[in-house]
Amino acid sequence: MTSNIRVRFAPSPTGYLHIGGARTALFNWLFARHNKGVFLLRIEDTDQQRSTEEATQAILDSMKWLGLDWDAGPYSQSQRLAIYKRSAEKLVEQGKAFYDTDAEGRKAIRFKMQDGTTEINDLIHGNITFDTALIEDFVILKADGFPTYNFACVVDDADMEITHIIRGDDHISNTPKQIALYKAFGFKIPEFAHIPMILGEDGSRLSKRHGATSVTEYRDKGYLPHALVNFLALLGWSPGNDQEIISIPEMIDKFTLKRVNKTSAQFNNTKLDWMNGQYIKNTPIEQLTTEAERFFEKSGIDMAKIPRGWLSNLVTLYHERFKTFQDLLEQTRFFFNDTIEYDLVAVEKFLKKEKIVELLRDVYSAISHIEDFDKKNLEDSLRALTVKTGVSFSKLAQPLRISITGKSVSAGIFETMELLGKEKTLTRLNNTIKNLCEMPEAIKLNS
RNA sequence: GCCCCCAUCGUCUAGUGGCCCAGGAUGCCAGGUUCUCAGCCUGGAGACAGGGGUUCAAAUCCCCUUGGGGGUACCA
Repeated sequence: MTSNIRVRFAPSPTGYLHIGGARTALFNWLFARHNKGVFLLRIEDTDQQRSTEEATQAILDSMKWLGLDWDAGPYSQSQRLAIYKRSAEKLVEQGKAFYDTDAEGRKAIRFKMQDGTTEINDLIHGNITFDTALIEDFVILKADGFPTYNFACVVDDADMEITHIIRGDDHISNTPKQIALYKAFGFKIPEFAHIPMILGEDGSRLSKRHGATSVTEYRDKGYLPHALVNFLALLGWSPGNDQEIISIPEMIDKFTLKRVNKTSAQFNNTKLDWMNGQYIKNTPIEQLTTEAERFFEKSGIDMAKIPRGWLSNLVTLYHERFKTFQDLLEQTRFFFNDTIEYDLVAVEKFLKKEKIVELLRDVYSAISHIEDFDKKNLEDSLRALTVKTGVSFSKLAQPLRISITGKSVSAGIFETMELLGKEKTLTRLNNTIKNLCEMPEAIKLNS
């Protein structure tokens, strides 16, 4: 069962899909899915200088990764040049447009703007009126035979029978020009819904200097697509209750333009990280393991040597502790490295102390006899050691942790040792002891 | 300059005249759990940009100012 609602996402392939564009695509997609309409994709490559094939591919890849599937297209405006030319000439014949040669000798077709007022009834902003006397006769067909944005957009939206134009509110001031074109052609004027823009974290227009702004960057840093989608959906839209984590089907079910607000939103990486962490916690270990394997491999770790079961245990241990796969990699790198890198501050604070070497030796002998090197046996033997030596467990845990991980922060110490394995644990412990008493400088050099 | 849009905690937002001395989330702070950190639990600080109206009553309606954003291209 479908309705006759048709929307489109029409990016220009002059760069990667950035998060603002992704959010526009998402809102169009949600609107189409909610209304059982059609969502189509159109590539607006009418700028011969800036459009690239790579950018088009990157946009398609990003859409797919986000799960925003389209029902028609992608259409490319560069493939439809004849249509625009014929349409522009028709307007010239009707006296609604004219040829114009500029100072540089370029001959183009301009549209003749009529004086008057144009009113648009925006689905989000309500009524907006413009004085069209303030709008100049604008170019619709450039000297290179390509149409301009405003022209191609109208011709295509009419041709593709778009019923609702959902786009960024930076297009509000283009709308009266487009409406004039619709009227000149006698086309039915679609509904307009101008959604608020997404600004950078400092409130200014989103640009490269804000760090990650493209969807591909988030993918490469190990974010989950659904988390990004959820986060983006909540920028300018809300389900009407206090819900923050919303599944895609639920989003589709609840999405209406009425609940889209008018105020621009600043992107907030911190909250995205939190949300991604929530999604990770709600994702099965199996699936995360597969993702982690792919991510680690891409990051240069030879996964051929890593058993799947072991990796699965690693993911389980860190399940509630990592926010992105990049984060997981950073937290668990010491498992994969042959030599550990000591955190100097931690070494100073916990290892360069009286009696530490003796303590570590005690630990070594206590655990080196364990046959089943699991967390239960490790805990039993170390608890016993604290009773025997009178050293509190908290005084023992940190030096031990740094000895085998190099850091003062890690997952539980018993679980970490079990996962590292007896051989590596003992080797690292022994190396740290050696470094401490024989060549304390080695610790420094390693770092 | 001119035209247009917008204005609730730092940030994302709920709120469509009384239910709001403004609710949720994130972040921050404190306490708890604890081998560190994270997580989790509990508590706390934190906003209606300013000024005029309208009304018995305004975060909610109107006007002005200020601030932010966008447009003003043979870019999209």
